[in-house]
Amino acid sequence: MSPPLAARPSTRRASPRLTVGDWVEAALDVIGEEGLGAVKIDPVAQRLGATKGSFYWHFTDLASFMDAVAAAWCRDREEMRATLSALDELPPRERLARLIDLIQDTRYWRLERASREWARTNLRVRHTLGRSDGWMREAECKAFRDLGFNEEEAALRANTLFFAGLGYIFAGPDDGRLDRRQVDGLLDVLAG
Amino acid sequence: MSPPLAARPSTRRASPRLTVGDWVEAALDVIGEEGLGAVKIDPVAQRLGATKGSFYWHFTDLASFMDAVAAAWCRDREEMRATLSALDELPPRERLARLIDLIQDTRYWRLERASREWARTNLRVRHTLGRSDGWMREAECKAFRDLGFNEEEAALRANTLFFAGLGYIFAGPDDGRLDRRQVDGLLDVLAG
DNA sequence: ACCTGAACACCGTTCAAGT
DNA sequence: ACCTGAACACCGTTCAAGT
Repeated sequence: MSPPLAARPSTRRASPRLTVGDWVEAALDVIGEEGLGAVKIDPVAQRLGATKGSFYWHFTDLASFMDAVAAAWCRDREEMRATLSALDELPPRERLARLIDLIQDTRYWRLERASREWARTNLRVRHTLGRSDGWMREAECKAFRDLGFNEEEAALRANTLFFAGLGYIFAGPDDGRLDRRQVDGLLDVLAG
Repeated sequence: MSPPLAARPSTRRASPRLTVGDWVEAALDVIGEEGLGAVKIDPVAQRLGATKGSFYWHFTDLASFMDAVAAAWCRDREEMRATLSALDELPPRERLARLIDLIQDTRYWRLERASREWARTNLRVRHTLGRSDGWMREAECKAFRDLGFNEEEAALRANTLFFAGLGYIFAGPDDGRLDRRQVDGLLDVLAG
């Protein structure tokens, strides 16, 4: 419609040259807003004010692009480890409540669900998710040990809590944060 | 390649005329084998030895086809209610173990995961899944009440068990059936 | 080096034409 | 009534041509 002279509307940057990072960031935005299935080349290109040709300069194909997006997601995810160890000094019961709150953050639900779906086809995502799940379970397990349970009892309780959290993300109510009372109730069951 | 005279290879029926049910059944097979994303018109048509034109005689479009498939899935799912009430006479602890076994059936994992994903875009699936989840949670809750817990305590334990089961389906090991000892351990945590 | 724009294959959809 | 086969739009991919 408009002549190529006219400045294209760009959501993210004034600079005419795009970087790999720009494309990756845009894809993560799309995943968070519309889900994994909404990552298509042309729409993402339009978000950045570019064409498909530009995409294929930076990336071999959709799959390798998604690999790069996965790698970026993995880097973000690895930061969770620091968040977990930051809780290490808290008393165990309080620590568990905080771990539950971490999982509960609604902003991450969609990305969390997307990553589980993604892990089934992407080795890198599967691997990072496995590691990150491991830290979370170990943190939960340690909290139960600190509460006085032996290794086996603590592991059983940690696994139950861990999977309950995931189940809640996948099948719980969309607006469903557990309030303080419900979290306490849950912990009474598992730690009582 | 081959002349139209030659009999087309049909996986499911010799009869030349297809019914709505044939298409729906084929779609459910595909979902179970390759996931929700693999349901495409041409591949399903080839499974049935037909062309896309035949599809569009029976169905308005992919969406309404998927609605019909969803309806069929819902009918199957409703049968779970009978299965649940069949367990009603068992002692509560044994009943809980059986409920866990129900969820654990590996054959249903993929369809179960697909249905959760599906529920986010299909009202009918969401509704049936909600009802079916309700029966499962009520059955679990009743078992805990029969074990002597009051209403609130039973609900808390049932929810924990329910979501843990779902979390296990979505994020647990692919070959991961819990053995008798692990199920007992889980029930010790929740019912002990 | 980075990007455009035209071309092609694949899949959902339509439809005129066949039995 | 039920189906085929050709046509078209959409999206992933390629590539020659531009700056």
